[in-house]
Amino acid sequence: MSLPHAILTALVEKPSSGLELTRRFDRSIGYFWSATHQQIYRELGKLEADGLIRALPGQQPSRGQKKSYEVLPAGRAELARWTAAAQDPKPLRDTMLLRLRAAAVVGTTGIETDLRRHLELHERQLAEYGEIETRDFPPGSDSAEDRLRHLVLRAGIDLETFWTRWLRHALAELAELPDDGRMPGGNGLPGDGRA
Amino acid sequence: MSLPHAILTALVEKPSSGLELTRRFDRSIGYFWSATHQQIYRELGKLEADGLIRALPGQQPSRGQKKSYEVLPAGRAELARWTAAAQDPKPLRDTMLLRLRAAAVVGTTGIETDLRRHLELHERQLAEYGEIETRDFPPGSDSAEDRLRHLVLRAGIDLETFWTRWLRHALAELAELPDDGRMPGGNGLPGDGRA
DNA sequence: AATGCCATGTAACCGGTTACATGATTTA
DNA sequence: TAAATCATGTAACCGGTTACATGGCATT
Repeated sequence: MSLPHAILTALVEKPSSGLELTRRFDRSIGYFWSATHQQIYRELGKLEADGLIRALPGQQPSRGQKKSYEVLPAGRAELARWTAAAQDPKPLRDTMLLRLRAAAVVGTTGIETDLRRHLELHERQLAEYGEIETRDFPPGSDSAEDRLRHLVLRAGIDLETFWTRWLRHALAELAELPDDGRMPGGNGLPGDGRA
Repeated sequence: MSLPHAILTALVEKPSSGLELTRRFDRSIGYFWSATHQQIYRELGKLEADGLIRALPGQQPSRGQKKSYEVLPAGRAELARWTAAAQDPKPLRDTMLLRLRAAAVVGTTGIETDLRRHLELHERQLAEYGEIETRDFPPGSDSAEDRLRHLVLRAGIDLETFWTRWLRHALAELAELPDDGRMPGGNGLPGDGRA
C-alpha cells in the first residue's frame, strides 16, 4: 500500500493532473517508486472516492479534459500517519544475484555480456544522479525539506555506486573462471547446506 | 518469471520435496529470492507439466505424502538459457525512501523510531551474513561454484552495509532537524522541479 | 480417541504490467 | 479534414500474499 502515499506526496508537493503525475513519476518520485499512468489513474479514482484528494474546482469533467487534483486535510493526515507507522523492510529480491547463483550450477556461458550491460546502465544512472545532486543540492542548500530530499538522493547514489563496484568485481571474478557450459563437479554437489 | 528458475536452481543443487524447498527458501536462496510454500507448490506443478522437472520415481502420489522432484535435461537447458538471456534491472522501489520523501512535506514526527528499528534489523542481517561467510567461505575455498556463490553473498553483505550506514546517516540528519509535525514553508513549495 | 505436526494443496485477493479504447486539442 | 498528440480511461493477465482446507503420521 505505497502507491497511494507516493501520489499523495507528489500532490502535496504540487497539485497535478494524472498526466502531469505520470511525467513526474518518470523522474523525481519515480527514481525510487515507479508507476505507470494506468496505476495512477486507478489510484486517483480511489483516493478521490475515499475523500483524501479532490479535483480542483472549476474544471469540466469530460473524458479528454485535463483534471487536476489537490490533497485534502484527511489526505495529509493519512500521509503523516503512514509515514510514521512501523513497516518491515522488504526482503531483497534481485534477478541478477539469482542468475549468478544459477550460473554456479549450469555454467557462466553468456552471462558476461549482460553483466557488462548492467554495469553500463548503473554507471549511467549514477551519472544522472550526480548531475541532479550538483544541480539541486548545492553546498549551501540546507532547508529541512532539502536535507531530507538530499538524503533520499544520497541513498540512490550510494546504491548505484554499490552496484557498479559489485558488477566490476563480478566481471573480474568471471574472467578468472573457466568459461565452460557447466561447472566442474557434475550437478554441483556438494554445496547446498551452505549459504 | 524468476521463481521457476529459482526453483530449478535449487533442484539442480539438490532434488527436494515441496516442503524441503520451502525450508531452503527460508535461508540460502531465500536471502535474495523469497517464496512461500503456496508459490512453490503451484510452480512445481507447472514445471512438472512443462516437462522441466519430474517426481522422483518410486513414490506414492497421495495427498499427505512426500514427493521429491529432480530436474530433467530440458529444465537444465531452460535454466542455462535464462541465466544467459539479457534482462533489464528492475528500477529501485523502496518504501523507506518514499517515507522520507513524504516526511519532507508532512513532517518527520514519529519516523525516527522505525528508522532505528530498520537499522537494528539490517545490522542483524549483516551479522548473519558475516557468520555464513566465515562458516561457508573460508579463505582457502576457491572452486568455481564457491567463488560464484561467495560473490552473491558479498552482494548481500555490501547491501546490508550500505543500509546500516545510510540509516545511521539519516538518523544523524534527523537529529539536527526541528521535529515538528510539518516542515516550515506551508505545503512544501518550492521544491518540485527538483530531484 | 484426541492432539499436534508434517506435507500438500485450493481459493480469494491485491498490486503491477501490458494492451487496447476513446475523446479532445493541435498542426499540417 | 486528416494526422498526430494530449489526456483519461478499461480490460485482461500475472505473480505474490493471505487465509484456509485436507490427508497422513506420531504421540499421548
